[in-house]
Amino acid sequence: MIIIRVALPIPKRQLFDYQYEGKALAAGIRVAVPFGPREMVGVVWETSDKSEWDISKLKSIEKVLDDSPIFDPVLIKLCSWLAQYYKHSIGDVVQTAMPVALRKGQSSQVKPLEYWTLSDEGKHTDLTGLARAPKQRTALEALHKEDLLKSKAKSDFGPAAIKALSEKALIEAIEKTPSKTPTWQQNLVIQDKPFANVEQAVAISSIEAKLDQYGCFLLDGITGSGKTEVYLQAIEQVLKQGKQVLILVPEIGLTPQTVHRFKYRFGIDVGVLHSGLNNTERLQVWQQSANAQLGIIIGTRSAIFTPMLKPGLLIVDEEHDASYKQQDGLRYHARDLAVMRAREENIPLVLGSATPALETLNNALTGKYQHLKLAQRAGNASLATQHVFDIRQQPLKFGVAQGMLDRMNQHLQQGSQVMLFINRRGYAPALMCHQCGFVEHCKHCDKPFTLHKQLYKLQCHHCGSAKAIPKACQQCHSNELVSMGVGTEQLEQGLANYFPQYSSIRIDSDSARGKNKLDNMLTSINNNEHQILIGTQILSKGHHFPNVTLVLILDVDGALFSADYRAAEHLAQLITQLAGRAGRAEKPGEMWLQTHDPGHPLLQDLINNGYAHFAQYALLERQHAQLPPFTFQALFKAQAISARDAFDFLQQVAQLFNGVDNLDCIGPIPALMEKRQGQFRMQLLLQSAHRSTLQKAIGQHIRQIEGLNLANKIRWSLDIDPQDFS
DNA sequence: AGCACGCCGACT
DNA sequence: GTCGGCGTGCTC
Repeated sequence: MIIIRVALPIPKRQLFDYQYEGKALAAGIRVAVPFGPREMVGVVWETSDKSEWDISKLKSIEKVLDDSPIFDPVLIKLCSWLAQYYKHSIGDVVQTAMPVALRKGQSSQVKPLEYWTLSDEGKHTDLTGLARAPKQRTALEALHKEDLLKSKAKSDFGPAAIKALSEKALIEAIEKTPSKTPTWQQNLVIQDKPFANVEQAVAISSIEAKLDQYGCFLLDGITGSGKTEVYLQAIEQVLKQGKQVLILVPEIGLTPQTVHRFKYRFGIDVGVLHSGLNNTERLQVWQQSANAQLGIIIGTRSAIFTPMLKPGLLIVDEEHDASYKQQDGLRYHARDLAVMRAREENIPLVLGSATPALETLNNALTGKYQHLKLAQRAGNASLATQHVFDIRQQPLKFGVAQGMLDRMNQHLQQGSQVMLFINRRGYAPALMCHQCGFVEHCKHCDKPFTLHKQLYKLQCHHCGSAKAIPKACQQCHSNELVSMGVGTEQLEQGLANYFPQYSSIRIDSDSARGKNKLDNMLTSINNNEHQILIGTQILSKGHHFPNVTLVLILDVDGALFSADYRAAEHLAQLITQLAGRAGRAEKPGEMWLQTHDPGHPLLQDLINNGYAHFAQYALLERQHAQLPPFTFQALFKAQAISARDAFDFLQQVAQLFNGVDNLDCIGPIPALMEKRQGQFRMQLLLQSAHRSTLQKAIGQHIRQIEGLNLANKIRWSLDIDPQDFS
């Protein structure tokens, strides 16, 4: 009899011991076990001959679900690292790393795939008979060439056409067991490969020179410089060696066009992991990748857990994108995990961006990553010119200055489109004088105070001090103190009244939710069906707007004076991404930033010298202010109906860390958004110049924190390397 | 996380 | 007299 330690999907940082009569089970094998009154699917993590528990009272493993581990050794190691680093329950980590179908105990045996094939009748049918059913006709034509996966046929030709063909008995369903030997390598053809320019060629050969070992590359290429071509040519070499490539893209960037580009170049199937897949489809891609039946796998954040039999290359596109950090549960950063994975697999990793995150840039500047730069724009690309617009003492209509409305009018009259931007990211309003632009700063740390209207105070999120909201400006004694921020609805309504002759459309994560909704909106925009575009973050990602010649960012100050020190970085990324996406060579765009502080050094640096220069300056500022990436942070958050409970919990947590050498403890203080869904939210920030100090301190106390009485009463979380303080 | 146990208000 | 509200506590 042996003891099996099982990782179970519950938020407790421990393994659970079970008896097992039989040969030892390898880590990574799923088992069904009794757990309290119910049965659960867990994963064998350790085997032992003893237990801290009374062995006779241990329950037995109910059923062994796999013949062999569902995780390879690298993934097991990654899960252990994740649990350790993010101080999270190993069971939850393992759960996150598994496709849903396997979490539920479904068999991990590869199922035969369902295909459509032509029936005898279908083989001899005259295609002209389907002249009035073009979709059915093209589907039938495709099936003449080869049998099609049911899921693929459905997505390519629509469910209606397939159903009709099936009812006419022109096609029939068959099952095929996928062959064990991958076939994609034989099908590999290289289509329309352009010549790389000098910079691209240098980047490609740098990556190719190190294909057999770990190495991290920052592919730092301005918009339109051809990063994708570098990926494609590096991928080509990897595929030719019979190895696989895993590509991560931001949530919003996973469009059919992106996938098509990879498919087309190499003529092979691409495994796509997107949110629209059902559990079975997801499992299939997972298995095909694990068996090396797919050469290319492309997916969003969680795709980093896709197993590969023959890993060759990892790519994280738009590595600065915030969607790589999970914002609930296991708050992992897929980019950081990609670094760990590449190291463990001993393969190269390419991080690509036009606006690298400051962390990444710092790693490149210190030589930890190899810095590959693409500074030349290809062909038709253009960059919008950037300007600031001083709104001090200016009357604002629904958040827009009159001067800007006039400019909008000019562009609209010329038949161009105009884009207005509300930057809500990292929103933490400061109190600002509309007359002179003065913002009150904390005396201890020279950081702008954040306005907390509900609590009726100004709060410093840097040191935690607070004071009452002043009635008048300290500098010019005006009593016109405003908090930044415009409502989207207010703006939309105002514009509709002001420009009744033009159609406006709002694009945000709400209005773009749903299948193809964003795509349809973008198509209608590029067809000129709307002239005024009102958007948030979502517009800056991957899409090009050739008819937009004026971009207006309304709420720049919200980011410049935010308590979220990353807000300025995000704003700069947004501005730079947008500047590369509006207008075209013959009709270049212009971009205006409304601000109360036109001379702000970060803003001026960005506009005059570009993102790369800005980023170096911003890094310097971070260094002086002792902020990441030069220090390391962990954020405890607590929320409860009772503010007292949330505060007391964090207070108890803080006491555990008080007096730890080289560790700063800021809080508990109200969260940037102190109230949400009727719950009070507090936070406690830990910071240290050494990652190990922070890791060690939290590691020592986390079980104790988990065991605090209040821990079960309130909702709390721990965010290692927090990205978002809202 | 679930799920049971447990101790107090409005119903056949 | 019960049904069920969700606070508390435990699961190898």
